[in-house]
Amino acid sequence: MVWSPRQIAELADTSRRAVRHYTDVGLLAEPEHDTNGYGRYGVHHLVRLLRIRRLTQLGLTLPQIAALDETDEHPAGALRRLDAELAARIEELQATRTELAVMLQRAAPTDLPLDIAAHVRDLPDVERAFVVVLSRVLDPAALEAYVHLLVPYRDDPSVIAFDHLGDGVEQQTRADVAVDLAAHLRTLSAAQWPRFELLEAGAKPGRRTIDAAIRNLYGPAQLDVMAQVQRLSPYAGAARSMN
Amino acid sequence: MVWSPRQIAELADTSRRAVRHYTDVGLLAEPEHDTNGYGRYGVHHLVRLLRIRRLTQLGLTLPQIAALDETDEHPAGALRRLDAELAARIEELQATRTELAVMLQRAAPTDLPLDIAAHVRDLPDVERAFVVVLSRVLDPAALEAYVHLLVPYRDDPSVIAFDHLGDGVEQQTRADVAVDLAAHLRTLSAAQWPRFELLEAGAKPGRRTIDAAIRNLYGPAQLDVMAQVQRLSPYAGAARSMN
DNA sequence: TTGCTCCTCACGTCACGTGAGGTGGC
DNA sequence: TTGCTCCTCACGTCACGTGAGGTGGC
Repeated sequence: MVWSPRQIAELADTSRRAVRHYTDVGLLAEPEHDTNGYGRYGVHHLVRLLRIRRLTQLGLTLPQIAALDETDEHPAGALRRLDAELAARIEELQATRTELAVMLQRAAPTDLPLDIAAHVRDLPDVERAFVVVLSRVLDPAALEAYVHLLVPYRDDPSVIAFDHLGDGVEQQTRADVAVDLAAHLRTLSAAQWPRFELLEAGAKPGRRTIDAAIRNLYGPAQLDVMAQVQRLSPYAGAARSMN
Repeated sequence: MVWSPRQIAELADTSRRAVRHYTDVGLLAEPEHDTNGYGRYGVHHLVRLLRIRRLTQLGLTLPQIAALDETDEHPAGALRRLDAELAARIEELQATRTELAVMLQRAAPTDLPLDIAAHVRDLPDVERAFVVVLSRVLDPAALEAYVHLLVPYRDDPSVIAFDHLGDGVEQQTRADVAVDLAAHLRTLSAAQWPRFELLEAGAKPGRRTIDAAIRNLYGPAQLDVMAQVQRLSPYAGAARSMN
């Protein structure tokens, strides 16, 4: 008598499998069985099933629902905790939406924090990758200093020359590029000293990571030139972060 | 050279297992391997890993991220769809919170829609269960009519007598209760005729479900009395929904 | 006989978590 | 030798979805 599996599932707006699952895990009592083995559910099953559905839709897990039954009473504490979780979750989603909106608006890349993304739109791939690494090891202040130095830094022929250094390039060419680059860095660091200091300080904890990235990103000739720049320039550390 | 599994995982604020998983499903390139078989990750792995993490945190599934890579370009369309989903999700959560707030305030039961819950606080278990069933088969208007009829209906000694009918009770007693109940229903239906009609109409589609619930909830003596009431009363249908 | 509903396994999903058992370099 | 990190299976999680193969009543 009363309801078949399909019927009770439909009455509760759910699936037969879900009903089965609830009985499997012990949340819902086994139905009575007809002689043919068919399950037959009564009103108390439906009431119980609706309660389970209601609580799962509120976001409780099945074990949580089971726990509620044992402490029984009105589950005010659990609901309050749930509400706090929901509030936090909503905050997260809101933040995500804000981020999405900015990304859509600026057509920003998806591998960098938003505030930096705008500054690196036109960098070569290698440099962009380097900024990505820096974004993981620099503190926000140092990172900001870096991205602000980036534009004036790259606005010099020596940097373009450096970018295009192939490994077959001659010693003399390398030395020339190193000299030019060192001079450029000297000028830049004089003009922007506070930022260089910020960057220098911020790069310290991630030194090893930064150096590893540099060795991975640049070719032998470029690494050679960077070493020469270090010998030429009093701003060696900053220069190593710069490239 | 460059980074071990642990190091790259930490640089991306994630776990070694997650990194492994991404390579397993083909999202992240296999790392190079040292002679000892240890994986070694480079900057391009890190850049890729950070992109994956960013997109998963935005709520994309891994297959979705893989699909993005194939169409490549800036994933504006996907992000817009994502935003719409997030908006919908936030709405749901907000609605849930509102519901939670009301539940907490009223200490409402968790197996009934909110607007009905208040009306059935003091019902006996059997009657409450019956209301739960009705809440699944009546349209909102009929359900409201029902809950409004409930208070005046239950405000009569004949109903209390009906509630306590045991199966051993004598024929004469049954007949007496039936007569009283029928009289009560006549009075009530005269006073509240529009609501009776609404209820009658709304109960039609769920008739079989309602009858099944009644057969399941009430004892033989009670069912017997209900049958007698039906014969006595011109409002038989309404009476069947009433109990 | 065909169609429909029911049954009970049991594997699949999703994004990893979590040991289990073993290896390599200090 | 002890400790630490790494490796590769491979099962576990969560709430069911989805066939697979078979049965019972019209």
